[in-house]
Amino acid sequence: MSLKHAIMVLLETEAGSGYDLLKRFKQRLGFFWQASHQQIYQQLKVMHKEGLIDYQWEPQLGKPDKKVYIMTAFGHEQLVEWLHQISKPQKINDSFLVKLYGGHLLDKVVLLDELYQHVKQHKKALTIMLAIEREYQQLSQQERNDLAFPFLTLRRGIIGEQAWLAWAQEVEVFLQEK
Amino acid sequence: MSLKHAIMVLLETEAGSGYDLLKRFKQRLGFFWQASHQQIYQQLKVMHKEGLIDYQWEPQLGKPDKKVYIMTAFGHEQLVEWLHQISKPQKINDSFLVKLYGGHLLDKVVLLDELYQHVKQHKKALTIMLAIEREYQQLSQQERNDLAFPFLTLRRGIIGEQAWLAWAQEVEVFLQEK
DNA sequence: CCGTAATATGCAACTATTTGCATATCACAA
DNA sequence: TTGTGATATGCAAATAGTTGCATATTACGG
Repeated sequence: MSLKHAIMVLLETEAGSGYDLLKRFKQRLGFFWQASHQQIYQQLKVMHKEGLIDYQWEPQLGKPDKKVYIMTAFGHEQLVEWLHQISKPQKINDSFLVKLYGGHLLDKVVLLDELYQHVKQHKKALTIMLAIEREYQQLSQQERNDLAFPFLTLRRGIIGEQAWLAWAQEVEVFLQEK
Repeated sequence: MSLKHAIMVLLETEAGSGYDLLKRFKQRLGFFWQASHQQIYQQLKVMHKEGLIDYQWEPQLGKPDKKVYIMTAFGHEQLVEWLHQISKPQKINDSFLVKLYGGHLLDKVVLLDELYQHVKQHKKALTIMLAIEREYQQLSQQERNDLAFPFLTLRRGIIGEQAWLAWAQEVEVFLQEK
């Protein structure tokens, strides 16, 4: 299970509440790790029980109080241990491909329709990532250095989306010719 | 849940036992839908209870008997209905990227080591897919037509793996320069 | 004052997946 | 005859993830 470790990687850089983490997941890890707020809150509770993290209630002005979590020494140790283990290959479960596999059971217009919707979403994601990439390029040498690893994961997102869109082109041509 | 639908797409084309399906998953859907034998047997049981599929024990020569599942009319109906619904965007949970995101916590040699292992696996997968592609290209027009949809999913796998490897190159260069 | 949206946290029930165990048939080779 | 490997099916327990519900604070605009 790696939601736990994804949370620790985030908390290692900077302490934060469940809500903060939710936003970081959405903004920074969204294209390679997705987690709902329920999952995050549940996991934080479990991790606290396991002694991986600790927390403090923090009052805020103009906002509800929040529970700010920080890594414990034990948590740090466990994270580093996990980082040293080879991760299992990513599990892919893509239902659009299942659908396409059985595409002969469907009208091509229905498939094209769905394809367009997916294309739209992938283009949107790519646009956002390219904007982040441009911001990154304009940072100072020092800042770029600090963010080098997150930047590599962003590159994965960009390359992945471009590949997806190139493939979608092939599918579109096929469906239109058919 | 789409394991159910992946199974139905497979059974729609050809009846088969749990074990047959397991092999089809591994050989044909492996790069976009992964399922263990336990998952498949459990799901078949549930699907039978729901009336989506039916089965018959089939004795075999030189092999243990098997339960051959076929689609019911109801199953077909439900599958077609599912095919008409827009599928949710694929959920990605890639722990190697989590690790890379926190790469500053790790020695670059450890990361490079792991990268090489992943590269090896992705190259292997790509080689297999390219071989299947070549086989496909040599089929008759009629056969190619029958397999056009599975072929599109194969293309997704090929393009995806090529993109992954191109990205891995970037990561390698970065880690070696560092 | 009322509705809406962002911020903030959580429970309970259900569904899906993984892990570990368990068993049995048959072919083939040592 | 003993072990190995492919074929074939499954249960039970644990873990992980989803869905639906529930609540509260504060800002801001109408």
